[in-house]
Amino acid sequence: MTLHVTNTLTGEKEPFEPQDPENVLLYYCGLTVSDPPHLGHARSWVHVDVMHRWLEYLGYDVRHVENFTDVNEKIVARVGEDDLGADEAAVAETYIERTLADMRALNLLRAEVYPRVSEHVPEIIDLVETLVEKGYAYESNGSVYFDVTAFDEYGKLSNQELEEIESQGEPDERAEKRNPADFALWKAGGVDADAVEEHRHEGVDHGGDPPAGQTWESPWGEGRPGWHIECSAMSMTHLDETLDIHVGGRDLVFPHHENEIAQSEAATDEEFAKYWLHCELFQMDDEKMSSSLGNFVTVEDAVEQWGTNVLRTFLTAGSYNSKQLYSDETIAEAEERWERLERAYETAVNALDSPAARTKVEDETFRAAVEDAREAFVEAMNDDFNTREAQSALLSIASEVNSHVDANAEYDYRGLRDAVETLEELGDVLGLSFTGETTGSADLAGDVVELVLDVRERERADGNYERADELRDELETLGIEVQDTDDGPTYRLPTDG
RNA sequence: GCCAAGGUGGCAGAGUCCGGCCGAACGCAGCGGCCUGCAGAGCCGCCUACCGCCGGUUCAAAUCCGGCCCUUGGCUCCA
Repeated sequence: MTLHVTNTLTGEKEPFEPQDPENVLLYYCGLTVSDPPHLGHARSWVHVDVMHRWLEYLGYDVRHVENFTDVNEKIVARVGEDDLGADEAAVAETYIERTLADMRALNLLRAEVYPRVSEHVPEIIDLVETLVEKGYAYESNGSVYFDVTAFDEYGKLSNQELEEIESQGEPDERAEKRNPADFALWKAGGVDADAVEEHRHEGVDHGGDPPAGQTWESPWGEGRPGWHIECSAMSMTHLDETLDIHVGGRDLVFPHHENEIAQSEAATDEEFAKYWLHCELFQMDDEKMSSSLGNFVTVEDAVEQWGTNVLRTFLTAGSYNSKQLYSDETIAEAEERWERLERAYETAVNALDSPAARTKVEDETFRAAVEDAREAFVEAMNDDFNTREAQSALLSIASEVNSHVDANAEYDYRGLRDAVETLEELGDVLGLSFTGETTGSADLAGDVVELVLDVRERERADGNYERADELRDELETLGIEVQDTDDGPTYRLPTDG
């Protein structure tokens, strides 16, 4: 079976066929960097990461682009707060750095590029001009709006009739719009002070006057880009007019993705994305997890508390397009799942190193079971990235290993080796690492190593290189590899097998 | 109100697109046994599901069709 994916556009599971049979253009709608990323974001990231890994496993060359929205009232609202930064750009930069650090901690593959709105304003202006020239957009009081009535297929992603959408438009919307459902491509003037005020955290001293936020010159005067246009401009700039896969959170289907389709297809006369995949949201007790509701756990805290492998096991415990319950119980269960896998892996590695492992022993049943599990894993992933089923396949290898080692006095060396390699290879598709090199985990050993490295950094800063080198050598004798990089020291703990 | 997704064992969560292999996977919790100095882990076995309700199609339905009830998300802040 080949890969099939559920396309929001058609509502059906379809065979996946990229435009170019060897390359996949993947765009993920990234974050507005105005708050620390929370577990809900991590859920989407991890699922996109697994898609990326699986596509590579299938042999595709994946060009993966993920944007940062660094121009937004919510970011301006943070200016002056704590040590976040003195202006919009600085606050955004602070959160982008935190976000990238969180992504590393979650063992995410890097995207090819993480474009930012602030660096693509010329492209955005070009796109808006095109839309105006083609009659899909109009200028009004220095702002530019997309005319939804000009795009026949408006509503095709979210299955809504224009009349219905229009009737839902806010009654006090700017009088400068022709239709309530029209949306801004370019907004005249500076930031909307009311919007900034609305997003300020209560009881926080931001010090001084309301911050200005960035503005740019345009054919319509000074202003800022609208929210939706950025993704169209950036995906076209870094990928192509037609994407193979566009992924995002379910909550973005309308209006954001609907608007992206309208403005992109109106501008290029080409299909904007072949497959629209949407990640479902976390379900708390009785509502979703979100920044605006304030009921979230930050990625940083979660990684510290649970570690990368447990979190990834948890986040892939359901399909990307199914809602997932977040609770202490569900995450604890994921921890048990991961530990069962990890223990079985260690059991297999230890067994391989023991004298009981014989190359002459052949347990056909064991070998076949491992092979069956691999096939089940592949089938599960090809079926719309069914990560839960994929986990089941991994767990069944764990059971086979445990049974084999438990039931026999002599082990099948080849069989065990294949099991270990299969666990490593397939585990990697889910971003799970059995070999313990993940940094930033909550391990005590990792914390201690970091402490030592902090001391060493101070020695280096003071020019005591002899002492610093001693510390590095001493760590090395313990099996801990230290490497200095531009981003500071990194370390790798020994595999304890 | 409109649009979308979903209702499966104590929990969680696959399977529903392509009806039979599903009296329903994997895991967690629970129970019994083995192993163990003890504990943990592991192994073996057990346990709990007429798959929201009603009706229809079919030799056959968790899976298809119709109606109903309920839950969740979206309807211009949101992954």
